[in-house]
Amino acid sequence: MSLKHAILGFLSFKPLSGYDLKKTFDNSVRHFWTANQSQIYRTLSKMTDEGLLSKEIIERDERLDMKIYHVSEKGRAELHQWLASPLPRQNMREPFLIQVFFSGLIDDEELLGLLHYELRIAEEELAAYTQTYQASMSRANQAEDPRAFFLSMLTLDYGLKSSQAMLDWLTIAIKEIEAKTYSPTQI
Amino acid sequence: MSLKHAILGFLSFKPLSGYDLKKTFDNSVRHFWTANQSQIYRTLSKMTDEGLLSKEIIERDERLDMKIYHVSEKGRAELHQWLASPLPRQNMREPFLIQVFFSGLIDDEELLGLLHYELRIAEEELAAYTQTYQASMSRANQAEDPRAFFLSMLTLDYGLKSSQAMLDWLTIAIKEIEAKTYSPTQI
DNA sequence: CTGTCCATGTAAGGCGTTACATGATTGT
DNA sequence: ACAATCATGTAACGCCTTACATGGACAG
Repeated sequence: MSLKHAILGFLSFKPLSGYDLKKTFDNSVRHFWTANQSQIYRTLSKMTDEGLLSKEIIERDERLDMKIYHVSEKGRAELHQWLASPLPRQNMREPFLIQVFFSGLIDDEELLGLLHYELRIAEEELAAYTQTYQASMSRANQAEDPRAFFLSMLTLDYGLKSSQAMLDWLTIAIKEIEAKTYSPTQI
Repeated sequence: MSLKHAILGFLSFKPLSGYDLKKTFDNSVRHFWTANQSQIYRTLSKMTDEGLLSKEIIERDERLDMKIYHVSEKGRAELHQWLASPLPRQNMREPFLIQVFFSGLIDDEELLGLLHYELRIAEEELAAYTQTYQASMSRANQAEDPRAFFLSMLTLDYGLKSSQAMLDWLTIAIKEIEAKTYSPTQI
């Protein structure tokens, strides 16, 4: 149900076509949500049927009509309600941990290969977050709504912190396995 | 595809029925993977069709047959291959961050309500991980395979570290919003 | 003239959830 | 007597992905 509400969020800033919405997702929330094109078009249709959106059709002779979606009153109410309600706990799914859990069946060399690979990914991710964060910060004074700006920075900060946690975890795991001590961290 | 491989992992330790497999999931990897019953039964059938598993049927007069699944050679090969291969990057989806991102549309009071709620969840989660971790540690000397034990502790440690990262993030977010300074952390 | 962008959609299949259905056994 | 556990499954629905399909505009 979150895609629906993310769409309501973006459209409440500004009415958009499905195509523009897809670009908006990719440009602003890719770090915590992706939506693919066919999913967006289908969801827009469904939301229009549900009365959450209204469709403005722009005819362009010789080309397909363009459809601009606007949030209805019902849509705004729905969004506000959703934004202020706690979400149900979702089951977490970490395929990578399944690999680790069953790595008793592979040898150290293979396992270290995997962990080093993940480490590189985590480092790249962290670097990307850091860069985006700093680039955004440098434009902080141009923000028209400091509170909204702060909130968008918070979502980046979450990304930073979780990449960093992953990185720390991998570093310790690799060290222990390389040392072949296999002694879990004391807490 | 990970469910399939988790099933291969468990069955390679010991042949089990669908029912026992479900309990095994719930008892050992619930913190990073859940599988529901109907999904398990469907997947077992499919895997048997694919030749990854073989089915041993135990007839029990008056009651439904019980089916014990065994990993085939093909299944073992598949599992080993999967365990040593890096997984494709998956799109992360954090519905909670959508709420934060669009919280420009709700007021501080509502937002703080949400964040405090999440904080409580994170604290509970952290406490649960800590407890499980310590309980497992106290049984460390009884582990027959120290390396496999270490790997299972690693998955718990991952949970600990990510709950802790969430908790840290929430704490800072709440503090900033309560102070109404809205100034993102400098990095 | 070739490729990329704009802009729309459909189809098929996998994965996951919830709910429904059955019936014996074991524990309180 | 009643509830929980053992043990199997089916049905229906929702979400997401991949691939397919169409066709004008515009830039190099």
